[in-house]
Parts: sequence; structure tokens; C-alpha cells
Amino acid sequence: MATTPTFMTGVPELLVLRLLQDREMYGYEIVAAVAEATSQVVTPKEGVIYPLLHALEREGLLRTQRQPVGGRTRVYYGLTSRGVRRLFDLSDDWSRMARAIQQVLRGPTRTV
Amino acid sequence: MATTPTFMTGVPELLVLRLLQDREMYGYEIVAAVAEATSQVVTPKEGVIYPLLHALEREGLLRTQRQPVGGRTRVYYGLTSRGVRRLFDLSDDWSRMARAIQQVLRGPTRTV
DNA sequence: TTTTATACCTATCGAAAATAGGTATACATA
DNA sequence: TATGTATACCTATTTTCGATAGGTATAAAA
Repeated sequence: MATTPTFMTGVPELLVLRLLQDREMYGYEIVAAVAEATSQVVTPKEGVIYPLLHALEREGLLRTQRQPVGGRTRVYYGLTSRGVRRLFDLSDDWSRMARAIQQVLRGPTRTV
Repeated sequence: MATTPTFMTGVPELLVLRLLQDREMYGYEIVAAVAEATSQVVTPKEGVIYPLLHALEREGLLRTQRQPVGGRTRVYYGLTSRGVRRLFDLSDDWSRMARAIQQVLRGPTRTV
């Protein structure tokens, strides 16, 4: 009842890093932003996003900033320089992966 | 020491199904074929490929045919009709995924 | 004779997403 | 007033699946 669905490994991390490159956001906001940015194709819930944010912060890829807003507290996340580098690395990994798969799906290019 | 690396979930399954669409192959051959077809970008070893083949056969997506070749026995795998359908489904899943990610990586298209 | 290539196999581990909860405040509505 | 919904945070547990690291056995090459 808790499948790791196809092609999802690493995707939440890549998308979160990419979205935070544009602007700082808080967790609850990120959940909605990921869904919106992917046109509902990728929709990781809080149970995925929060642990991910905590892990990325622990690794020094994200930095936080608590901000009280109308009685509640928002935890804003932003990229560190190491986070930016990781985003680049992950993007490259994904591009290589995507190119390799597309290559196979299209089939062998016959040079005859 | 056994990481599930980024962007790999479901990829061996997709690639194996796609390669078997072209022609029947045996396990050991598939290991090399996947690496070759992806220009060494994706190189799942026997420990990944064999359990995968067994699972796909159990699910009725692949059918086998044992063939003795020079003292050794090769187990050839071929797609069933359900395997073909699964290949189409997986390909679609991957395309949707890839398009969604590319969309995010490129950033928002400003309509202003 | 020993090593390398071929050809099959399995057990165990770790990582990561999904599920399914839980806490607490603000606000709208019945 | 009470109830429900949206906001905003969190964690524990489960499952899956690729990776590692073995193992067996034959054929061919060094």
C-alpha cells in the first residue's frame, strides 16, 4: 500500500530544488507549487515534502527562516550555494537519463 | 551501500521490455544490451536483471523458452501481448513524467 | 593449470516515496 | 455555538526496487 511508483525516485528533490531557485517558499506552499508546476503530473504530499525538506536542510542544501504569519508559523526554505550546485548536478543527471531512455525508446538508428 | 539512485525506478523494466520488443534475448545478453543501448548510462547488473525477468514472467508479461547452447542453457525471454501493452503504458508514463519535469526545469513560460 | 568469459541464480541492504496518521490555529458556515 | 474546512506544521510505518555481493557450473583461453 505504499509503492514507490515508476520514475519517481529523485523527482521530488529535483523539483523542490528547482522551484526554490526562483523564490523562497514554505512547506505547505511547496506541496501546491510542485503539483501546479507539473500540471498535476507529480503531486507529492506533505508526507513526502516535509521529510525531504528536513533531509535537504540537514545536508546543507537548504537554509530555513521561521516567519510568524497571523498566528501560525511558516518555515521558509531557500537554496544554499551547495543547494544550487546540487540542483545543477541533479539536472544533468536527469538530462543524461532522459536522453538515454529516449534513445532506446525510439529504437536503433540504422546506419545502413 | 545499496542506494536506489536517482531517476532509476522503473527504468530497468521499461528498457528490458523495449529491447525485447525488437527481438527475444536471454538474461546475460540483456544485461549487455541495456548498457549498450543506453551508451553505458544505465547499466543494471545480473542482480537487477534476473529478479526483474522472473517478476515480469510471473506477471505474465514475458514468456520463456529454454534453449541449450553448447553445453550451457540459455533462457530466452519474449514479450507476451500483455507485455506489449505494459510497454506502451510505461512509455506513456515516462513521457508524461519527462515532459512535466522538463517543463519545470525550463521555468515558467511568461505569457505577458 | 589457472584464469576469464559465459550463463544462470539468490539473499540482504538501504533509500525513498506513499500512506496514514497526528497537532494546532484561523475562519467560515450552519 | 458548534461544526467543518483550510492552513501549516510534523512523524511513524510500510513497500518497493535497485545495488551489492555473493554462489554454481561449463567452456575457452592463457
